[in-house]
Amino acid sequence: MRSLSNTLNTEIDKTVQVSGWVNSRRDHGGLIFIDLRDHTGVVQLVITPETAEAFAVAEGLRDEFVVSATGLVRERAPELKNPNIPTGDIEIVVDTMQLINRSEPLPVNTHDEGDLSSEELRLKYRYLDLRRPSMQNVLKRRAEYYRIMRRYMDEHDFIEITTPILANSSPEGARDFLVPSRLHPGQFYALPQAPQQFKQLLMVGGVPRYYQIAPCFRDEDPRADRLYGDFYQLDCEMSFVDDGEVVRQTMEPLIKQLVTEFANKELVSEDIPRIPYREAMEKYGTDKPDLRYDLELIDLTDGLKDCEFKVFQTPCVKAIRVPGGSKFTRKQIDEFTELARKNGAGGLAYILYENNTVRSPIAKFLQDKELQAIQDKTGAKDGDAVFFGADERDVVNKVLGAMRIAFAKELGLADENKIALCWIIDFPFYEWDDGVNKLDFGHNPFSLPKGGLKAIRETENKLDIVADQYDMVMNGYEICSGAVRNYNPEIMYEVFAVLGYDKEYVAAKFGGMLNAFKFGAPPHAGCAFGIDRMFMALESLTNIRDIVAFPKNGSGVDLMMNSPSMVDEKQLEEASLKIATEDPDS
RNA sequence: GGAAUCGUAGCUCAGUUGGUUAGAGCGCCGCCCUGUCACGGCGGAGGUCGCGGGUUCGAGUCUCGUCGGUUCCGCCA
Repeated sequence: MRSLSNTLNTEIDKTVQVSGWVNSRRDHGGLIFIDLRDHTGVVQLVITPETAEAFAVAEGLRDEFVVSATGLVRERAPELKNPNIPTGDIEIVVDTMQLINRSEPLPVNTHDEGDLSSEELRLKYRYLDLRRPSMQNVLKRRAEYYRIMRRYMDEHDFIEITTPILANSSPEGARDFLVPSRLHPGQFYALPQAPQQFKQLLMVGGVPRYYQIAPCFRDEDPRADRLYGDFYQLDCEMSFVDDGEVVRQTMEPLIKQLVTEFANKELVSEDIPRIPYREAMEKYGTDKPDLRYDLELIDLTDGLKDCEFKVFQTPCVKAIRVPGGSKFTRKQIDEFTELARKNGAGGLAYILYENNTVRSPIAKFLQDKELQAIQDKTGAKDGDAVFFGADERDVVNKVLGAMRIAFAKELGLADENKIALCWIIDFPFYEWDDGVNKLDFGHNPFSLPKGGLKAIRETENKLDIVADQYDMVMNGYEICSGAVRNYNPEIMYEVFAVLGYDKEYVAAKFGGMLNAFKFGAPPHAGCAFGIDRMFMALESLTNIRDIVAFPKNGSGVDLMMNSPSMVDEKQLEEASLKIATEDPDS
């Protein structure tokens, strides 16, 4: 079937057949206009009473009816041209028209114009929501995005290999989706959270470079930038690589190409900075900084160490200078304060520099030399504002990290047409888990600690051990995570031993992989890009469900298909499962 | 699991300090209209104000609970 795109403009005075959906109907009594829509666009059909049969059909049409029509493509008179649509110079004078299918009145808005229906309804009737031109565009753009990635990976000698969907439960990380085994009652497969172990085994299997647009499954609560259930990664791995820099430099050109050519956006910096994790936390309060703007965290701890103001008598005092911030209203500052509290601060001290005076609820508690130190260190000028965080160091970083984003949003500093990339490197191998009050893996147990066995054994404070592990950040979104992998069983046992796990535990959990490492495993490194999230960032969207054809909602429910759902007793029996009946007393 | 916020017509929303018969735009139904393009005009139908309890002479409005949506925290190797 021919499309309704502007190629029709070249077929003036020809008879064409077109099909599509009724986008709108304008009935003038003796003359009817139909805007016919397909995936490529809209064209105006004109129906007059002279073609009586077609006219009768057109009179009965309503929004979203499916019709087919034949007619002459006619150039519109100059005053009748519509410059707002690509086919606005022409129209089709209908000769015959068939109603192919009717539509009930719609439960959702299928037009980009006007207010969108609630997301709940959009997801329940996703097949209608997908008819919107912007959603059609997303689907097409995504296919193009995939093509660019595949072409790049192919050209760089990566081999596309699919790995199993029915895999094994992994003890670390996110919650698994379990699949009962019929042939092995009481046993379960798990859907892979990532093809991590498989791709490492491919390296042992002699594959030099692997990639896959890999489905990943995690049973964790979703967010605006995190899908529930399944999502996709551009997953890759390279053998005989023992330096993360090689992986980073291999993948960077692809991401730059996606930014400049695919998304048609400006890179803030051609050189992609490498920022050690510690530095990122100190300067930006987060390991995924949005570098489209500065607003760095400035450490004032030393300058205020003798300060008698009680609020500043904390292990750490830092500040953010907000250029032009003195014009913040009382209400805005109250909202910032509320946000600071939500992130764990007691309050939000500030100084406004206005007309060469200092306006601040805390100025009276500070000595002149302290005010001077603040101004010197922050570089605050007239018209600026300085906001403070004072607490334990990690609390200050977290609070001011959140404030930094809020200030940028308020001032419109995050330019939609720009993309800022960076690599965060040198993640701590271990971190302290406050929840259970013990040491745990910072990211994952598969990366190689820098310094190897010696570092693991001899570093006094295990928190000082770093891994050759790296994340790529795009406009404040973590879009990639990778590492140089541990391919040495001895080191693997040792990194678990630090956490108190014995060899038997490690062997039971990672037996398949550890076994493989005994047989000449090459060094290898790789990474995985969260391509849903990256696509969202490239397209300047903020809801990740908007870029997926059939996403689940915030409760993990597919409103359209009604999953999850109950299954037959027979299916449960075959899977050797029993549903626990609720205790009526509880 | 926690917090914030929302839930009124098919859709998007308004609804004042609690007060007569709960409104608008779009959509739907009927009539009129030969140059509109989100056509226009006239008329009409359509509501258990998410659900349940409470306060009150009186609740869409206040209150408690509950269910559902969204966002954030926890969580996401």
